[in-house]
Amino acid sequence: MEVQQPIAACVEKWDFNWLLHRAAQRVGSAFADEIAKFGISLRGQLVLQALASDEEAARTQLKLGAMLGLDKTTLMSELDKLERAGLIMRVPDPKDRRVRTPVITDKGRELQKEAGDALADVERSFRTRFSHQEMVVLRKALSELAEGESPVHGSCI
Amino acid sequence: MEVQQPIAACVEKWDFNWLLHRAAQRVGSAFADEIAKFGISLRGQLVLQALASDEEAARTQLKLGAMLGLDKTTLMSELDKLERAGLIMRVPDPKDRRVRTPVITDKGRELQKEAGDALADVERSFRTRFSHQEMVVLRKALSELAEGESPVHGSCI
DNA sequence: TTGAGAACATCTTGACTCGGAACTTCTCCA
DNA sequence: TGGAGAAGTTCCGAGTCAAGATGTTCTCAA
Repeated sequence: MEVQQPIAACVEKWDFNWLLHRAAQRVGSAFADEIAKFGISLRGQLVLQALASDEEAARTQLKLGAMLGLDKTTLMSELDKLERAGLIMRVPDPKDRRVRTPVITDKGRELQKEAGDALADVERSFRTRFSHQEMVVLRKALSELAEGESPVHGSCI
Repeated sequence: MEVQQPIAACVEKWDFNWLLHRAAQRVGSAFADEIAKFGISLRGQLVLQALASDEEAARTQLKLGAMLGLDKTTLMSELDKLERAGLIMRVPDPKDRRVRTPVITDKGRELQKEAGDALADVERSFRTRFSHQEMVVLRKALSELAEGESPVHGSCI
């Protein structure tokens, strides 16, 4: 698989979109390998992280999906898995009986914390390739690109 | 769908991987909308672009897939579509009868050029959000992340 | 109060994905 | 020469995805 050599050579003529996707694929692959050790998927970790950190913003499954960039049906099947694993619960909202709020359990919170630490290590290993200044620019640029109110198809992870 | 507001606020605590994927999703969505006007997919355009620009590197389907970050079977179905549309041909290699080299047709080259110009406009519209200096850092960082010889699962687009 | 329409979660369904197996052809060494 | 293993392409099947439909509940205005 040493076919990747030409990339650097002709990177200028390849479109920005591909570059972004390819980088995401590569980084995602490293993260996925790490998170697999904890028995959950990257997407599961993402959901747990959102539920652990920011419970107010995720009052409904629909809002949670929009926030994370996940399709509603994809999110549902992920919540099914997490619920089956005892990492989250869906609690009925007493105020609105349509809503079943996803809530992280203690077990889920614990797993999320461990997995999060492991992922932070992976992230750090990527960081070492860049200067602090470069990381600042990169992060700012990515978050700017990630924002936007236009609806998007599919799931981001 | 104005749920995206919180992103900027709590972006610091979200992991780099998600940010990258979300940015790719957003940018990809804009590119996909544009390319759809030409009746092909983003992935189709990617393949055409590779075949148009760098035919030497793409002598076999396997190499082409590895170069672009596409799964071999995914690439095959994409090549089927492009071939059906008359945009590429698979020509048997006289030297190696296992190989059927994908080659872009004149029609394909023409479409690729038009679509490429349209996508360049989209890319330019993204560029305006950043300074030249920022773009340089961003592009360099992304191409560094995109490189690597470790095998990766799935398809990048 | 009641009816229309929106919001939410879930289900259905058809399409797509992709790892692995199968098949053909090539290479290289004994 | 011939046989083992690698390379290239295609096929297969289990799994995944997501658009739209469904059914329930809520909101708001008449």
